[in-house]
Amino acid sequence: MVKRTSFEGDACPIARSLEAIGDWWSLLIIREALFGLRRFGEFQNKLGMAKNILSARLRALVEHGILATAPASDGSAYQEYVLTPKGRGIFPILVALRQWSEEFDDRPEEIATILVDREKGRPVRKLEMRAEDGRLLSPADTMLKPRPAPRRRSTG
Amino acid sequence: MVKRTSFEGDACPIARSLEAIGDWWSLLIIREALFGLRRFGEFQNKLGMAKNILSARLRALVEHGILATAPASDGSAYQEYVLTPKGRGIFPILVALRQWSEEFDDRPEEIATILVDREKGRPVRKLEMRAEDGRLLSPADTMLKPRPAPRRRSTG
DNA sequence: GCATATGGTTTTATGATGCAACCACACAAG
DNA sequence: CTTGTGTGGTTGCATCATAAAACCATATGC
Repeated sequence: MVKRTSFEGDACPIARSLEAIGDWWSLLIIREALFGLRRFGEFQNKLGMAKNILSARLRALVEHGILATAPASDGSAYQEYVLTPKGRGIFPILVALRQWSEEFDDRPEEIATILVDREKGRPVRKLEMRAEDGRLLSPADTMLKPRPAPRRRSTG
Repeated sequence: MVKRTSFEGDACPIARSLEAIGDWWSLLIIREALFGLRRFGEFQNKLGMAKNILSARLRALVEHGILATAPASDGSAYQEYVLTPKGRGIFPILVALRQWSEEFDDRPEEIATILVDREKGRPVRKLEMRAEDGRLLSPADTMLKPRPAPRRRSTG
């Protein structure tokens, strides 16, 4: 976490996302936010983390456009932290992390909750990766390609 | 990263996975490993990280069962670090991170690569979450349920 | 005005990080 | 068998983020 090495300018999208949410608390804050938590105290209470760290994380998440501060909601003059669309877009990452734990954790019996389809109450499937035409893809069916040049002629 | 707060015993699977791969370098190491890197020097070279940190991360990943040390491969008496099935299971997490960057990054033009279907060379679809019966699920279509008690009678 | 709850910031100790230097071993040459 | 080089690390040490607790500010109730 010494942030000496910033991945801000890195060309790898994974590094770039880690730059924003690659620390321990951020994802947990987002998890709680997805569950509806909004207030500083709610986060602090639920996560049991130091308030200064929470404060710093919230600020960073706001700077990264993952959370936004809303002026109020219940009348009190305090702030609220609500997820932006970018923040809600983190949901699949959390699902992937969850499923990885569920599948590979050494003590799966300690995991308290399962993610289920609300309608049927049955566990959701593993995340699936599909091609444009719908074929199911395994990691080996994929590869990385250089990104096509951004469509502006003035560059070269 | 100060690991004061360990999530080792936490009941949340997200926290549990962060415990194993929730630091900056681990996921990047795994990314490279998925690309075929195996040797200490290869990782060090590619990622440009301090060797002691790399050493510590590799050791931690081995302890977590994500990497395994293989005695040799090209004849030299040195070690190699290869992904276990648990390690390869991290692929969807990386894909989720990548897609999040691709969709929401403020400067997407800086992202150098895209993940494509090897057969057609076309970008893969966004990861999909589906119910057991195949229905496509949005976050709102899901919920958390307490895990059913582990099937052993002797407990209570 | 005084107490209390909420929402933070400041202070301070700790310890992980990152860099560089050092060490150990393998392998090759002389 | 000694020297040299490359690989694969470990060992200091300075620095900076973290975490815990104390402190501060504003709002609300009495």
